[in-house]
Amino acid sequence: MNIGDAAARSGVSAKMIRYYEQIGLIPAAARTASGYRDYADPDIHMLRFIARARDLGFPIAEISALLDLWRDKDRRSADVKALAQARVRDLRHKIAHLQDMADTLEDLAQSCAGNDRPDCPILHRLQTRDDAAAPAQERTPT
Amino acid sequence: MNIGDAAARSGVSAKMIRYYEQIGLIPAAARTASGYRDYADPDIHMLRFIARARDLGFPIAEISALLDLWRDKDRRSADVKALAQARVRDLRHKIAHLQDMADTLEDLAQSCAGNDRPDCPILHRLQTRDDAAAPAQERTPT
DNA sequence: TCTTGACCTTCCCATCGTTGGAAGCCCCAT
DNA sequence: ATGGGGCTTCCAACGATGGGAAGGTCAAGA
Repeated sequence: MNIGDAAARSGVSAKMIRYYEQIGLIPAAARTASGYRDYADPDIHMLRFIARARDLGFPIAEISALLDLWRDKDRRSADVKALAQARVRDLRHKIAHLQDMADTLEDLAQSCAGNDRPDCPILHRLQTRDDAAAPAQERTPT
Repeated sequence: MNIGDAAARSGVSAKMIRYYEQIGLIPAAARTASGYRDYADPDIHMLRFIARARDLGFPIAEISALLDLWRDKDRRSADVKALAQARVRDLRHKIAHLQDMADTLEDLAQSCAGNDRPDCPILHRLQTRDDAAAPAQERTPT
């Protein structure tokens, strides 16, 4: 089957399939006589695997490791679990960071009148403060 | 003052200062006779403003809008507030997405034995499921 | 005054994952 | 056989940042 069909069936765009092949995440596809990439069911399975790993936030390097484990029938599930847990930690870390920003900003926005006058604590904060990163709290004393 | 000092005082790296100038986020800096960029206090204030907006998750385009409002003494605080609120919505959206991924992955990891045997629900999920995106729930029944 | 080392300049490249486009070939249906 | 859509490769861009090379400049010390 052509790359367009493979894309439609796997949820990975044709562009990305070519890219994944180029960077070596997936092996070079078989080719028809005229040079078209030719995919079969196992390829689709692999592409779907990639699509789902990607949707779970795995970067390419880790997807590559997951693919290796997936293909390795002698794998240790502990290795898979470790990858997943590392990813969870990374995600939680990012979440905490975004949460800090969102909370701070929400506080600032809430304290802004939002009317036709120019005075605004948001701009004031951007202009002066640098210290506190603690947002939704009473302000850590000392 | 040289770009290095400006960087140290503003928290924006020299690289980024040049980049911001290049893309037009900030006006071209004054130059000394020998071609060095020359910064004064108002420039530092502006760079600090940018650094803080950046730390709050504003993308360049929005920082540009914030700078315009900052300089506009006839601004309406409502415009600033709207920008901040839009950013908060965007952040909350991203957070929810990451949270979904993290929860799903954590569930999967928790259900994986993590031993020397090869069977692993994480790989199983990547290989088969595609349907549910709901993680920490009992599974939405139709 | 000369040297030295730290700083500055511009320019290019890399990241990460993805999308877009251009130029040209191929395949199928009409 | 012709047209339109799909395929090929290559090149560029996004956002924000870092790294480095090649060369000019400045300030301090000998």
